[in-house]
Amino acid sequence: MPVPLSPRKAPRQARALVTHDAIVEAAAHIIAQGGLAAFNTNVVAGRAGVSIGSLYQYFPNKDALMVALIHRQQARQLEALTAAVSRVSGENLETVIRAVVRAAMQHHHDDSLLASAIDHEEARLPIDSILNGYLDRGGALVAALLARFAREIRPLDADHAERTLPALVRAVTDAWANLSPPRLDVAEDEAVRAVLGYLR
Amino acid sequence: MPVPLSPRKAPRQARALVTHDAIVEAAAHIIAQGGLAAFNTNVVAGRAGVSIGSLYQYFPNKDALMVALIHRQQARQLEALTAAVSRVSGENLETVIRAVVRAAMQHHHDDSLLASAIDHEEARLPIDSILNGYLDRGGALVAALLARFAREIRPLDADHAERTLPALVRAVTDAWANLSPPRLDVAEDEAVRAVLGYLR
Amino acid sequence: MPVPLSPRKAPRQARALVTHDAIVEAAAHIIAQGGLAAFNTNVVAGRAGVSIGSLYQYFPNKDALMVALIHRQQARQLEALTAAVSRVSGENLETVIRAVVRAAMQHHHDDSLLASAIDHEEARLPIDSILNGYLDRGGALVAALLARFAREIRPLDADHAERTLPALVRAVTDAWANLSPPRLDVAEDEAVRAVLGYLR
Amino acid sequence: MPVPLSPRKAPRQARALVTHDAIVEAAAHIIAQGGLAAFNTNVVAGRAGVSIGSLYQYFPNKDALMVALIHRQQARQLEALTAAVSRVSGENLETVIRAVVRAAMQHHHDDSLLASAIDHEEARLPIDSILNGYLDRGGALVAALLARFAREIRPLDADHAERTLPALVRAVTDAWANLSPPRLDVAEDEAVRAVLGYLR
DNA sequence: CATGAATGAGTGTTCATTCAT
DNA sequence: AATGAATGAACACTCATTCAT
Repeated sequence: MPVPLSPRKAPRQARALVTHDAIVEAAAHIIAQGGLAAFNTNVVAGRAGVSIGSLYQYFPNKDALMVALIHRQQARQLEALTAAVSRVSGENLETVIRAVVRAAMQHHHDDSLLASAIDHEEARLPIDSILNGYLDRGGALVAALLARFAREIRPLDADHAERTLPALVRAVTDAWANLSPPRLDVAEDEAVRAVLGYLR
Repeated sequence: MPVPLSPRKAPRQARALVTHDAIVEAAAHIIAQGGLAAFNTNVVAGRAGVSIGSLYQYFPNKDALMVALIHRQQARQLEALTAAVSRVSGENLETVIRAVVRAAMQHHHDDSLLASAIDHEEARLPIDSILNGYLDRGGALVAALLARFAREIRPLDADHAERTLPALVRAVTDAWANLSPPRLDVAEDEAVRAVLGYLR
Repeated sequence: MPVPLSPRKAPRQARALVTHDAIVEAAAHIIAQGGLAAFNTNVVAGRAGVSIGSLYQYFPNKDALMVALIHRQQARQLEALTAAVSRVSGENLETVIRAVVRAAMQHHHDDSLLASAIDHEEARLPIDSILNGYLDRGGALVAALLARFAREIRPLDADHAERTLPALVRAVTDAWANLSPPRLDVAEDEAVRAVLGYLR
Repeated sequence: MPVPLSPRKAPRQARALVTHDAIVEAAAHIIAQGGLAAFNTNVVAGRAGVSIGSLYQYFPNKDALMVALIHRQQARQLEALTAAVSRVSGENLETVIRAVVRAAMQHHHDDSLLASAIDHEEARLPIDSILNGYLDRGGALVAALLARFAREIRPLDADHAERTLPALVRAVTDAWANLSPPRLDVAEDEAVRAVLGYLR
């Protein structure tokens, strides 16, 4: 019998939703501070201000909480991307790319431990369908952009670009944001250069 | 007193070196199969064919074993890169890039769990100086290539390129190798395109 | 960061207090039977009838349990001494001394292993302030007695007597109670003789 | 089958004797520093400058090493006592007592951890006959002294005094030597007072 | 529903002891 | 004899999960 990974209850009431989010938020904070090694349901419950029993009312097990956290991070990323794209709807290619890069960078701010933890758990957990959902929606955004600037870029396979481009942005961001001190300015410039280079 | 992360004994005799490597190899295998969640010193010792006591003769604690594994992966990567570069010394830019990309991809073969685990542990453990050592050596290789093809590429900051380029390759590889089935052919093409785009 | 030695939770509920005491009692029993070599948290938990997890809810580590045991023994000793003194408030010097000696002996009954174990752990653990607290309270009792019989004893430094007298009683008790069979009758006579000799 | 506690070989050759003593000496040092909790055969061998294998050539097990250490301490104490007594052969009672007290104190210098450890192990190990041997020899010394000063002391049971007096000295010494800083001067005065009080 | 005490399988680590060299 | 690498039973301690209140 496979271990259930979906939330135990669809949080319908407002209070339940608040508690649910508080727990996921606490998990994110704990992992951002100490990595997967510090990810402990009792500690998460404590930081969320709920009892360990309540945590298990919302999540049937630890992996399910991890999945909820993955959902949150993916949704946030997608949301930020969407917002960034709509914000620069009339601008030229480079401005748009820069806006998108900036949005993607926001969530890597000082959470490199959280980001790499989620990477690893995404690979470990059987959640391909979930991830593909987010990937498709992100891909659609990218495809729309590619179509819009079709004249300025060289011909390319949209399916490929949809997967390659976000990876590009993410990698460059990681490489430059994890220094001490982080070089977010360089990260942005380098990511923009990489994306434009790939496209043109 | 910080927890010691360096190996307990410099393995001098041949047998000791073999044992040391067998343990690190076993750790790599365990993590590649089950992720960090399956990384367990007793299991590693078992798979390495040594007693748990022997494992602790070579590594003062679990983190030290992880550090040794990080060393191994970094060294292998660097070695593969160096070999690839020297193998294509007379070729043109694209051929060289393709060779380098192929070398970098080799170690992501079917070890995406291992790769992401190491990413995460590199961020968690206090081993900046170790990582910078490998980064510098990889950077030197890149810098040499950049100098060789200076005429074909646009002017760029070598310090930036040294850090951005390996990240590019890695990210694109990750994105395409972690599918099921992996699309290593696409990964190679996309990575080459990204690198050439960045450079030209 | 020094290892914490204080109890993990102040036991508030009645049940918690019972559990706490059961664990300490079990520790005392285990050590009395087999000495420090037999003092093992898993065995203590088993004898206390609680799980090992519960033991660690009450005590952050093994040393903290030892400290609680030291507290218990010191408190018992002090309590017995106080009771003995108040019980013979109107009697003459020798009667009082004999009562005090008898009280002090009670806890060496057949626990010589426990007594010597606690001696050793008191010397090993950084708990001077705790021990001084009990010493001071015991000293106050002795000082009151000395004052009461000031006319019958030779002039002496009360500070010295407070520390020397309990040691005297304890040593003589040890010497005679650890025989097989124990000679508690001789122990009492000898201790009384030593104390009276010291005082007069 | 009871575990053997006697030395594996009677060390006949000079070199073997040196090694034997070095091991016992190392054990004493380790325990004096860290108590029984730090008493570890591998560490002892290291400090003694021999291999762990050699240690087990001289002692069949850890308890046997402990017994050898007990022998050493008892022998030293007896030796010191004998020397002290013969050194003051013509003096008066108080001078003799003071010399004996001083001799007894010497070995408690800053070894309270070692002393209490040995106490505890003497109670745990089945070595009554060994201990009685030392007790008898010490008792004989005391008996001789008592006989010599028979006129100055009140009538007492020599068997009792033989056991009580050393305990007295030891306890008072412990009580005053384990302070920080140790009050060896007070210890001496108090011990002399206690002994003279007991005798007169 | 919420709580948090309790559980106990599991895991990291130690250390007495052995034995091939 | 001497060595020290190797062993593995034993132990301190953790933490996901349950359930009586």
